[in-house]
Amino acid sequence: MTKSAAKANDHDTVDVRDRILETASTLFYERGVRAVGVDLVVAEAGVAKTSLYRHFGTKDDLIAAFLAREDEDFWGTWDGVAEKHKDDAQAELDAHLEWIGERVGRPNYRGCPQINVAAEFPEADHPARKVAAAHKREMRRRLKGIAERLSVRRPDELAGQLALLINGAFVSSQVLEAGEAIPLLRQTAHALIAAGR
Amino acid sequence: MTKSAAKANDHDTVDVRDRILETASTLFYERGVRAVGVDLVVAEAGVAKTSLYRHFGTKDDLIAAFLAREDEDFWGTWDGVAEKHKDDAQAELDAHLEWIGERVGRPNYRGCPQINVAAEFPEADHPARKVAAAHKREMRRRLKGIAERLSVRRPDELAGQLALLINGAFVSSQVLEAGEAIPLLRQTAHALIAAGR
DNA sequence: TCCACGCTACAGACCTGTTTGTTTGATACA
DNA sequence: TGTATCAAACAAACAGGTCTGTAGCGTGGA
Repeated sequence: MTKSAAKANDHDTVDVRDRILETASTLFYERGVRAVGVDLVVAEAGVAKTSLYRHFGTKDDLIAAFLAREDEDFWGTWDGVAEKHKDDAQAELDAHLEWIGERVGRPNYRGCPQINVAAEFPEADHPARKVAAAHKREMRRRLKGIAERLSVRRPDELAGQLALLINGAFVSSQVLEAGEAIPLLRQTAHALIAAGR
Repeated sequence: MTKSAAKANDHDTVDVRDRILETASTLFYERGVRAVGVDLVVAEAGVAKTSLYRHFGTKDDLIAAFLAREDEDFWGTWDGVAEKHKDDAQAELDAHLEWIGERVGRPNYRGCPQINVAAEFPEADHPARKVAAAHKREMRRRLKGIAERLSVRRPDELAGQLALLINGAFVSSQVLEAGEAIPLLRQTAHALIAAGR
């Protein structure tokens, strides 16, 4: 019996919830949210269906939690990279484009989860859609912060351009050659920064 | 009795097939492909389910036909615009970005159908995915043709940049203000062209 | 004792795709 | 003109499966 790791947590409750969310996240990302049923999630997580519905009231809530988790991971990576380039906005942007481009170029890359879920659920008031919309707004807000430190004439415009560029890379993995994303992102960003000064 | 329009066509066959495809296209785009069942399609089209399965062997084939139709429409518009700017690649690109940006800014815009379907179906060998992949390759091919006429140093690189930009606009309607897409696309394209010379 | 958990079964809706049989309308031939 | 034929449409039930979500019951640890 894999009795959690070692340290007894508050309750095993936390373990079960995490296991469900992690399993669901992997399945949702790899196969698509609508294509994955709750029965598959509970089977793969080795968990009772009642447990899933106790921790997440509905499947929609589970989807929203999946996106929220992806959101946290994404900004966690972002913050870790930003930390290393506090004094150099250009270097920070380059570093972000590098890890994003690296992700996009991975063999099993399946696109940005936020964008994918938005494509799967047309209803703008879907709980997961709200998470996705907030994620994209946050992306633009952070890019604007970088743009402001780059002394361009119109930081908001540059932020919009960079947002298009990054979102474009997320969905263009089909047409990009292996390893093409990183240099393409960087060259484009540099050209836009130079033009914006 | 709405006995088709007036002029008796070759057969009514053509009418029925078209009606199914048109109804399915609207529903698929507005609500998502997986969310729309064939029962709804036949009900909305006022058609027997057997007719749907006679003209399209499976739902997957119907989805592929939907994307093929969108593909034709898209390049039809593209060709019509290109026709007016045969002698001026810059003007042609501007015109393309204008109608694309206008589409993206429409209130009911739901993203690029090809990208959406790719997000809904992870299997790369799905019949519809093949149509989508071909569509995106064709996009880049045409952009390269324009780039070559713009006398930039590396046309293929510019084509890649423009492809990112356009795909980014397709999925960024959530974060773009109304009417922001067209000027943003144009300014970005101009900056990239200038930088590429 | 309490409560989270796992397991099994179920309800009710929906899904894709098939089957059976009827209606309609065009064409070919007498 | 009358009639046989054929293709394609419609209608409606059905098969077999999946989906989300709920309910009952047993168990094991605090």
